[in-house]
Amino acid sequence: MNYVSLLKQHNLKATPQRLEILSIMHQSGHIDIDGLFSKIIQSFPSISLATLYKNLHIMLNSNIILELKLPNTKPKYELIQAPHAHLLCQKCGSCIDLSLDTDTLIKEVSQKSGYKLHESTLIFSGLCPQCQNH
Amino acid sequence: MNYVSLLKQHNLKATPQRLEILSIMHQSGHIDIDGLFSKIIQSFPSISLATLYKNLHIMLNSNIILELKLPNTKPKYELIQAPHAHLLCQKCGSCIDLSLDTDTLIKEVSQKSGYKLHESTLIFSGLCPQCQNH
DNA sequence: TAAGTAAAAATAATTATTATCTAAGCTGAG
DNA sequence: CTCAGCTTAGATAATAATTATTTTTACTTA
Repeated sequence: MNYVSLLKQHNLKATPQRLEILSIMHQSGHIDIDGLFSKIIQSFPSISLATLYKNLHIMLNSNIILELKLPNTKPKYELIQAPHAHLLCQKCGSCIDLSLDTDTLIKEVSQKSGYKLHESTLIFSGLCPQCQNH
Repeated sequence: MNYVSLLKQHNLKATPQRLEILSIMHQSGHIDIDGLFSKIIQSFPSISLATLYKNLHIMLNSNIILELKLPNTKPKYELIQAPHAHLLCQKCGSCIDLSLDTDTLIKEVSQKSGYKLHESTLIFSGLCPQCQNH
């Protein structure tokens, strides 16, 4: 992935800090502000939470990343990719992606409701395979 | 609805403040902390946000109400009823319930993923019928 | 190179939430 | 009935989370 061009496509400067944010998100899948901060501070010891929040907001507004509000936790951030659902394990706290045909679901719900829908947030909670064996 | 017995079933005292919280939620469907505060202060002028938060947490833990974390807004609270989806209008900000067969969806996703799921949060965003005509 | 712009850094301010402490109100045992 | 014990509201303080402001740095381009 070339994050430099991704940022430039959205008229944002490809600063080292932003590139690192995106790279961390790519590795982590989903990450909250604290996780992000503790990772990025390793490469940029002088960065502040304010800078982090600022950049997250900028990239949120540009639809480069999205904010995922989950039950019982702080919001997590992830790179925007194909629409998908999220699975949460209530025991170990993990969060994974699940590709799902959200389009047909959205269409169904649109018809049923009269709304003109184009986005969905689908979160399922329960036990992951590992945690079921305990 | 008899909120007194609802609270007692969960070993919570049916204080006037709690009853009013539940009654407001029943009227509003979904409401955030500020909306709740501005309504309840009419009947209980001395109530504080701390008391409100405290009671919300108590009732959340007892599964009398649930917290709904929505994109771009503060969490909203609602009475627990049958599982359903939520529709958000991105223009007027309204939020409505839509009854949906979440069970089969959960089963599908469980099979597909290997997770043992029992809860879902389904949020759809777009334009409500009114806002489509503008 | 100098000017203009955008972002980072540093910090302050604000907002949101939680914790602590006291006093009031209910309940059950005597 | 009344007192002891428990739960909660109220009042306030403390903490945590987020946003705003100002200064400094770096990059771009004329």
